[in-house]
Amino acid sequence: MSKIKSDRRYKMIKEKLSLLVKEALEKAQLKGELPIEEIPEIAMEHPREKAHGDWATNIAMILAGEVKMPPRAVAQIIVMSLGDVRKYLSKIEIAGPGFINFYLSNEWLYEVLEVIRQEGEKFGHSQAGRGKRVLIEFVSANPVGPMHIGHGRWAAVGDTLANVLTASGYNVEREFYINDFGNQMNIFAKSVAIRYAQLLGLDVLFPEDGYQGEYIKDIAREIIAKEGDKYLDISKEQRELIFKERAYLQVLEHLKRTLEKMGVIFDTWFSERALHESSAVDKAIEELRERGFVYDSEGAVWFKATAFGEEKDRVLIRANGEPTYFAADIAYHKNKLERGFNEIINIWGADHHGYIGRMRAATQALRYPADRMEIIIGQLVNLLRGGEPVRMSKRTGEMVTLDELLAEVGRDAVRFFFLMRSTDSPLDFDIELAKQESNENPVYYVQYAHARISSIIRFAEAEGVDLSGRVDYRQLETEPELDLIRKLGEWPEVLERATRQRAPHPLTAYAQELASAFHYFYTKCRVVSENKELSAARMSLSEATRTVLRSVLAILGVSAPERM
RNA sequence: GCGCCCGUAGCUCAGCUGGACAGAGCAUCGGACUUCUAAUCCGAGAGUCACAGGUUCGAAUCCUGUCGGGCGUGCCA
Repeated sequence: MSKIKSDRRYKMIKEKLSLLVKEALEKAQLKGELPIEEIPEIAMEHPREKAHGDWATNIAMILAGEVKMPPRAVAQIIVMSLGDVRKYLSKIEIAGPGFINFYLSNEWLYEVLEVIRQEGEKFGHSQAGRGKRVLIEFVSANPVGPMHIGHGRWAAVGDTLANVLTASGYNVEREFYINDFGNQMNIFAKSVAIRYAQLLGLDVLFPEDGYQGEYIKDIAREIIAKEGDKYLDISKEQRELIFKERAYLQVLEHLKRTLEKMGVIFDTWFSERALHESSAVDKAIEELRERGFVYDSEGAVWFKATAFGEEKDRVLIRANGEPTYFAADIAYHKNKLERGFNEIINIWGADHHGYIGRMRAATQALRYPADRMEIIIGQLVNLLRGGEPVRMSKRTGEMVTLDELLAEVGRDAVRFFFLMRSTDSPLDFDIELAKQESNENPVYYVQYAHARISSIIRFAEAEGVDLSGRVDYRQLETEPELDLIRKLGEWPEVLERATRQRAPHPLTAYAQELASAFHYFYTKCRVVSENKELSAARMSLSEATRTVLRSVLAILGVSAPERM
């Protein structure tokens, strides 16, 4: 077994095969067998069917039209022109309408295990990002109440995406934008102040537009518990002013705690209010005005979004003199872009998607390249309990909070469930299902595989199976064993795809597939037996599986239990 | 009305830059534990990929239109 630093060598099998085919094409071109002008990109893919080999290319079909030959004939010429490929491949065939199928040699598969042994949990990670700085902004819940279920999805997706990009060699920062400014903060403060007074026996009417939720009373109770009724003596206005600060900090702490329970730690908590206080908002508007994208009308200040193909212009400063949320957001994005990130990613709920156009228009008006900012729009979450929708109303404050969900379901299942679906799909979250410790629950399926492997390894070690010396991987030759190795070998590709798509959900699918491949191997192959060589090889395979499983779960932010 | 997302097996969903007879989990039915964790495994049935055109050697995938669903379309955030 070669000791070459070969994670690259492994990951490059695809490139290697492409190169071999390219060389074959050049040779055929030179000999005049294939009259082609230019050699196109050669695509390599995993055939859906196992019977079609490990890799396949459709290049012959692509070229068939140009050279006016049947695809299979083109494929024949390519195969004949291939150099020595025996060290990589056990078989090459032409199949179907003109595919060229490649079958990897076992030797090559064994190398995957050796690479995993050397690389450990770094196996599959890459330097694709070349250290580029990426800022991911997500959750950014309003600090006027507890987070709801939807925020949980963005927390899981944002955090995992950050992990994915980190594993791919990007330099990632997580940021939470705090909307601690504007009218909602005033309403919030007023709500708390009135509940405070009511709880202390005053007969005050709760306003129509106040926040109804029970948590407002909780905050008021907390203030009473800590500071008593001392705020009753001051004026209503003063009380609200003080409470705005007091209650807001309390909610912010609460948000942080909840997110920590989700396993999410932000690098930066960015305050909207700070943007106003530092006149960054004014400056941003001024800059836009200098560039000719701002005008005054009907007493308000407008941004000329229509200059960038938008349907209508948008207000930056209202007729009453108050800046809009949009104005602050422009300043915020200007700030983000000025911090020198190669890319900024925003994760927004589908209810904000109408906002994308104007935000893009604004960044363009500030002369930032359009591709510097990526906006991921996530569809919303439907909460179910035993198949029945859970009714929620923001108005009445009747809703299931993320805290309650975490308490009831637990972090691992919450994260896994939130990550299972593409963000383009609305997500049905069934509390009963997530809680079930049964085969209906994919979280436990994956975790069980990890616990099972751990158990086997404990047993094997106790039985004296020794991996310290050279392991003869050639002992592994049955289908369940080789399939498991192939699945392990897919991990770098899965991570690469998740990175490219900026989407975590391929990882949960892969975790399940890998667990499945292991469970199958386990039922077919006894790890610890009298055959020392075989035992060592199979234990090594188990160990490699555990390593990759851990790595995947770590990126998902889900624990990998040793026992279950 | 317009914009974005979606429409794939009974249910929930994958399907990456178009490729070889459409996949997974759950549910249903039938099997497998004296041996390293049965929270497991094996097998079976189940789909005109919403519909109609088009591009292509080839379309669930790309284009156009129709129907159905979600979200948005504020001087709210």
